[in-house]
Amino acid sequence: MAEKIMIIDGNSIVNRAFYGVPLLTDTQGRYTNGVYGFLNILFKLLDEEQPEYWAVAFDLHAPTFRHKTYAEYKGTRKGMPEELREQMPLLKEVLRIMNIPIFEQEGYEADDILGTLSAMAEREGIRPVIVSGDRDLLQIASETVKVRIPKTKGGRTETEDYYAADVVEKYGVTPLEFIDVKALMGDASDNIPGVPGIGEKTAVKIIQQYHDMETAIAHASEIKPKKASENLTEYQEQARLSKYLATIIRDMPLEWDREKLERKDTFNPAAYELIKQLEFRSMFSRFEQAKEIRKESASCRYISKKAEAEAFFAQLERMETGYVLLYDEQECQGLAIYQPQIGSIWLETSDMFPLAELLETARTFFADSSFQKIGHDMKRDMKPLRSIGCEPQGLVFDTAIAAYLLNATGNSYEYDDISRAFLNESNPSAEEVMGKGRKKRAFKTLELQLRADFAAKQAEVAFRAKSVMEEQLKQNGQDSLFYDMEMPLLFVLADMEQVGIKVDEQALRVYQSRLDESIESITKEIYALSEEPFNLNSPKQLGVILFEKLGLRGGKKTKTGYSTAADVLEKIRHDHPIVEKILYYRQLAKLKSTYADGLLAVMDTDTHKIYSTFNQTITATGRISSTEPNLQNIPVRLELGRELRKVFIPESEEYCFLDADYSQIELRVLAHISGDETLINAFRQNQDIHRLTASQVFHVPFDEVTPLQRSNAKAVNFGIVYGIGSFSLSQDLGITRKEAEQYISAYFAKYPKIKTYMDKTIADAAESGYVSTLWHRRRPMPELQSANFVQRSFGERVAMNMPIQGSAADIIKIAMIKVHHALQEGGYRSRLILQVHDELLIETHREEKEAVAAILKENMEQAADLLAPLLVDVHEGNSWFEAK
DNA sequence: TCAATCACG
DNA sequence: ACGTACGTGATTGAT
Repeated sequence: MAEKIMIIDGNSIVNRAFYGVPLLTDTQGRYTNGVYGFLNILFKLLDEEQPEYWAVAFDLHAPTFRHKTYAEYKGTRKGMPEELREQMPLLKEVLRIMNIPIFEQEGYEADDILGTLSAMAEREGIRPVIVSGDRDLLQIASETVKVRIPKTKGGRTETEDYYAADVVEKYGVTPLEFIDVKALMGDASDNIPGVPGIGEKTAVKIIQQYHDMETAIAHASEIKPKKASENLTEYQEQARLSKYLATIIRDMPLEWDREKLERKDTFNPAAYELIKQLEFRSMFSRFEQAKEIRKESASCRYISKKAEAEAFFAQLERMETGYVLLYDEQECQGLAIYQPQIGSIWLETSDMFPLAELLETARTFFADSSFQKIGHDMKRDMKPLRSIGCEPQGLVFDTAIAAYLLNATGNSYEYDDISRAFLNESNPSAEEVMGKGRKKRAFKTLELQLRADFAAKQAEVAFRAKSVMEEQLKQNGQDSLFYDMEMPLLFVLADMEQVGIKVDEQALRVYQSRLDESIESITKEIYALSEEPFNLNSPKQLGVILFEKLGLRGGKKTKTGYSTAADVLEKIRHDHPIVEKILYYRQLAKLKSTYADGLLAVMDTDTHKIYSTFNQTITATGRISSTEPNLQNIPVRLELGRELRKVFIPESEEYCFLDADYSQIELRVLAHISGDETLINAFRQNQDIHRLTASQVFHVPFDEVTPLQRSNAKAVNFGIVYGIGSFSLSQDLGITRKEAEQYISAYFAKYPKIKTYMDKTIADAAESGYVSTLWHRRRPMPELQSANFVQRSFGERVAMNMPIQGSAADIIKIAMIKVHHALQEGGYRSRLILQVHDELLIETHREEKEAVAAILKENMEQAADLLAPLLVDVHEGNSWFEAK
């Protein structure tokens, strides 16, 4: 196989890199630039071609003025955009440091360098591969010269590849004829005049017939379109000049230096440093695979035999230890351990040493609390450990949770985020090491040393970040929040996840088929009214039917067209019978897809249970969230949906459910934080709070409040908690904005301390940059500094709401820990199985249900000592439906 | 991958 | 005058 040289048209590729992927962002959300895009294309083609030699050619500041002065040239053609020009020195520095030869020569274009170098290479018996964004290069394609033109399609780089035959196939002329075509048709952007009246179609036709321009001129009289015929004769000199301009020079003065062109020492330590500085994180792994760099960073021992692993754990010191357990990726399983004196160790599984044995070997390490373990998302690790009957002890510090408390608004808290935020280091994420998406390279295919280094690095990051985070938690006054609330909660959530909740499969399937039938019949009814079938699930298609075909009123509301959201349809409910049916269809479709089908899909077929994941590091306010499936949004408001709760049942007949929910917890928290006496006293006397608000706001005696007034007051109370605006309240209640404003000012007049609290909270937040809960949970508030009215207003509402929602979240977390603890200490056959923000669901043995109900109520109500006392309602039932 | 929709507190 | 309530997650269609 012949050797290869890859020659890159620097100017056109940097252009393409810049414009082709303008929205590519790095992990910090910054726009990437031309250099990043350029290297991406370069490396992709490097992987594909594996050339022995390479070169990058640039125009030297004054291209294509063989026939004009530079000033004239500049006036006729848009130069490289300024922002791109600024990138060029950096790009050249990167290329130089990676030992990629750069060619640029006064008075010649990059094209000419490509042409000359490729001609020279062919004489040397080296196959050229040309990379350019410019189709002009097609003229040098041949049987041996390949021209590759990168294209960006939806953020992805693909290339079109041309040998001579491909040019003929696509354009109908040979590469050399391509020059003549261009000479005739001209090219405005390249300043090539061409022949007036001859465009692409005519030019191709002419050259296909006569094969070159001179022959065509000689036979000009025979040429078909009269205009073309005349102009070809009249402008023949201009045509000749055009051909001269369009022809890429293949013999410019250039020295062939084979050694200089050799590809060598590309991924060197100096280049790695630069790439790290630029934070081109997706490229790190290329460098780390290079031998010189690997030697430098290879700090890690690896163990893949059972005997060695046993020996290792036998002498491991009992002290603070960072660890990472990889168990659920099929590609690679193992355990990384870090202690400062011994550095990092990577223990990897193999056919001879499977995961179960590795965990068995590490049993003491995990079960003995004198190994104080620092890990990352340790709740995940408890599953495999418990599967071998090992109850982990001494899990003292979870870096994901700590990172979340220190900044609750982060996008993610992975290893790379933590090393950047707390160690000021740049480590590649798992995705960057392994590659992502469909082309994911198996972790296993990386060299063992690389895998070991990567896993071990994570353990080291966890260990070293801990002391930094601990200090910051202390400074924030969050150590108790971390050690006494979030860390203990981790184990409560782990237990809840492990227990799961049982589903009555038969009942769920009956429910599902009931929905199926209803959907089928309502669909027919809708089609009868619309007089044509359409996709009912497509808001776009529905919008066309409702607002164009049926001519219902309804303005454009969304970016993409008509809004068909429920509140819009509600307003035109009585204008056409189809509207009501669509609302009903939506209800059914939601229940079927998300709940009936969705829950069946995640139900464990052996245990008939559903195991949700409770996430502790997602929300900005401190609530927990539930995924796969989300059990915190099971329907309850509408009767048909509420029925679904009948399928959630206790594990066996001996058990029943206890459901406990806080009454008005957010308003009680608001009463406490604001210190408003009216509100506090109302809660102390256990008054109907919405009725009270109604009597205050509407100036009517407490006993004469109408149901409508009460319901409106309820909306006002909600609004207060969310950071109210008169517009939204008026929308919600269907009243005028003026009336809404009156409600709000009446509210604040009656509860003056709430107004004071709201104002003070915003002012404090603007000054300190964050808001916090009663238990010192924080949310950063950069929005308050925004010059943008919308963003700032949003920030103000968030600042008012977060301490309320967040303190309520803190309270139920405390309660969960207390309840969990009380149930364990008392040896009860009862366990917490769900939390829905202000509600706890417990599965309890019937024999102890009274005792457990008392424990639940007591611990929840005593979780916090508020000026407005907490009140909990407990219900019992044989399904979640009954227990509500 | 985004936008629209809708389920919950 | 701005544009319009806080916090979540799953499904679907369209790009």
